[in-house]
Amino acid sequence: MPELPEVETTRAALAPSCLGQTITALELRTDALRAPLAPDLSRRFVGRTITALERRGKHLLLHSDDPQLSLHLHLGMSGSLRICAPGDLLGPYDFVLLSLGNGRQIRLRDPRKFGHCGAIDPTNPPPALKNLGPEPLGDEFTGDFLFRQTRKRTAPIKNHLMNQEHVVGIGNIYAAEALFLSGILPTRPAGSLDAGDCERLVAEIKALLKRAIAAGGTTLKDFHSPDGRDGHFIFALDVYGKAGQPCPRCGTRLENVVLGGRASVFCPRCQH
DNA sequence: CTCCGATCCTGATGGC
DNA sequence: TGCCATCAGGATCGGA
Repeated sequence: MPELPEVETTRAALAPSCLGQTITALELRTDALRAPLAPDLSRRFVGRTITALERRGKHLLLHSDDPQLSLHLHLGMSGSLRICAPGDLLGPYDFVLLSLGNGRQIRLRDPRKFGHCGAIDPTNPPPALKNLGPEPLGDEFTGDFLFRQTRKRTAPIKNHLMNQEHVVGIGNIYAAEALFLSGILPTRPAGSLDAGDCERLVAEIKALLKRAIAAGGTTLKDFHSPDGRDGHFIFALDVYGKAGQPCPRCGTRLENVVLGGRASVFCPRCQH
């Protein structure tokens, strides 16, 4: 799925069409994504105005003029949001249609149905939002923070980084890339990183995510920017999806290891 | 508490 | 060409 840079790209592309707009219709074209969709979503949102578009980790929140009512979206593995017109041809996986007063229609497409769409009270957030770790680009996420957080942790550092309760927004692509850039093996027990490792890793994560956002995210199979301009960060990836190919730094054949059921590509010579 | 594997779903890809 | 197995950006749940 969309990781932090892709969700941030989505948020930024959606904002000009959404902010200040009244919701004129909200149509659900399936009973459930990962969880059942509440049938009263339309009744609750139609007539409301969108006052803010917030990204929290990989979550998107469309806040309304009712301070206790926001639309909570998550793109899962295969979800994307696009700006359409109501008459545009509907695809079989266009499951949520949000029509706005300016004539635009925001569509959530999600072939694998791993995404989420629901109403929340932002003053009383559900566990999936309340238990999130800090933003990786925020001031709270420092080398010292990661060092203290990982003491006595035995899980691989890659799994640690992808746990949204530890730090938000990092998924399989950017975890693999950041560890490569930091020279740290994805299999290392998180607690085995020293203070210098953590400092380096946090610096690389921040720089990597900023570059990816600037590039409009990584467009693979399913992710597209809402305005149709696909991200081009795929051209900047060093190791993700490149097992068997030469390391861009030293030429050694990149290897793959499965961690938490996910492919994890690394350079056996550059990463320790 | 922490960690790991299984699971939800459909599409793309590669081997035979 | 057709068929089948495998894998895919994520999060959650149950069990060890």
